Amino acid sequence: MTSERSEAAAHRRRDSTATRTAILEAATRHFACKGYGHAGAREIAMDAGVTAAMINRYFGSKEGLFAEVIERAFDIRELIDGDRATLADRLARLMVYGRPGAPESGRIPLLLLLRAATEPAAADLLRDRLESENLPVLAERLGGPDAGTRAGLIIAHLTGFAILYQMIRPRQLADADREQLVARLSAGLAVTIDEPPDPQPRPTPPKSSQKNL
Amino acid sequence: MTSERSEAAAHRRRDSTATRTAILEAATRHFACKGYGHAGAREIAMDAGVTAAMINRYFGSKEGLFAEVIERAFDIRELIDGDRATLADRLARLMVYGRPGAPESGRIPLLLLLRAATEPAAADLLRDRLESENLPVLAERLGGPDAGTRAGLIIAHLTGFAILYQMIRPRQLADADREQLVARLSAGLAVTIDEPPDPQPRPTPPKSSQKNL
DNA sequence: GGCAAATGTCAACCGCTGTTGACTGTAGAA
DNA sequence: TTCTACAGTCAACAGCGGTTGACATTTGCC
Repeated sequence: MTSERSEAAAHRRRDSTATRTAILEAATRHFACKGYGHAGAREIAMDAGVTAAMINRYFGSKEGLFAEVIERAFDIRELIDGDRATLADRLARLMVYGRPGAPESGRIPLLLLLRAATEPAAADLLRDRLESENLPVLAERLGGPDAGTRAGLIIAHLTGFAILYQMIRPRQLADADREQLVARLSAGLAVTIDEPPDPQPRPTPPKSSQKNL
Repeated sequence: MTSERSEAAAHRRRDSTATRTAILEAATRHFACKGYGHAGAREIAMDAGVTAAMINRYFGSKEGLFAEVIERAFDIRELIDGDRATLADRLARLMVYGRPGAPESGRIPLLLLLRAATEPAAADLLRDRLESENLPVLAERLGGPDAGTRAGLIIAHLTGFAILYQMIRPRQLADADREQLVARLSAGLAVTIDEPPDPQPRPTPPKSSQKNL
């Protein structure tokens, strides 16, 4: 978010792919921080060390750029891999503390999810991505009954937490003990990760036999 | 979202307060559905049966209008009142089925929460509202340790669900059995509503004694 | 070296949208 | 009836922001 032509771009020889990814990365930052509407094409371009016209050259339009940013940003595989028993804790910890290595970028995907939700055009794109990529992957990792539905509920839970904790930041959450947050969030997630709600009297007969992975 | 001057407004005699609330209600719908950026002043005004200039007359600016919409839309008291034992189930049911009486408006507040999160100016307003109104009310209803934090986590959980289930709507959630959704969501909420996560080995010594109601 | 495609800049355009000020018509009091 | 304050319209303004096409510069191939 330097708002001035990045030094890296200054002495970069003409290289279309490098420029493309530079724009892509700048756009990711701007979209995540400011949202689609408030991120100007000129700003993004300048941050990438290029003119705004390049956005249209490489991505057709600002909307096309946004689409590629969304497309590129979602890969939750690395988060999911690992010991399944500690999955809830790892996810919770990631949301509260952010990704260990990359300082801030670990939080970006879910913020983009939020931004995309606001943008009708991107919402469609995002739905496809979730339906055919992220949720199935997570669902497979979860296993058990109704894995797809449970995957959706988990992503929903994480998204909601990200919004309140990272964007709105009311005192009640911002000032809370972080380990306590991890514990509580993790506990909430665990219920959905480990299958529970079946043996429970429901108003409607439970035999709907929907699997929808 | 009629996009043509509402009939109600057509034969409405000159009445400033009626017009004011008409604008307010139209704006609530538009902001919730399309977001702040994509909701045009002319659209909103036409939906209210008035000219765009009226928005500036009554609310100063579009942003002022948005502020009042946010201010007005948040009153969760009625949701919270009632048997505490069934609170989780009632909340979950509300999110899945919408508010019984009003067909669609029951879902609007949380969508507005999302919209407001995207708008930096509104985010401040929203934080204040949450901090000093909604979260304390819910916290008092919850009782027990860390009530404020738990209230925040619950609102976060509900918000996330609203976004995925009402806006993104991936198959895995949209096609799921609704009673199953209620059951699972309710189960996830219940963990936070009924205090659990304290007797649990934590990496950090648990005695932080933060109450933050 | 020279030519052509690729890479990038620049300035202008244009549509959209919030806003404003002058104007019109209606309602109610004198 | 007439006058005034108020409710509302209308047209024009202004500026932001995405987009475009004409122009400059570099790169790489013959």
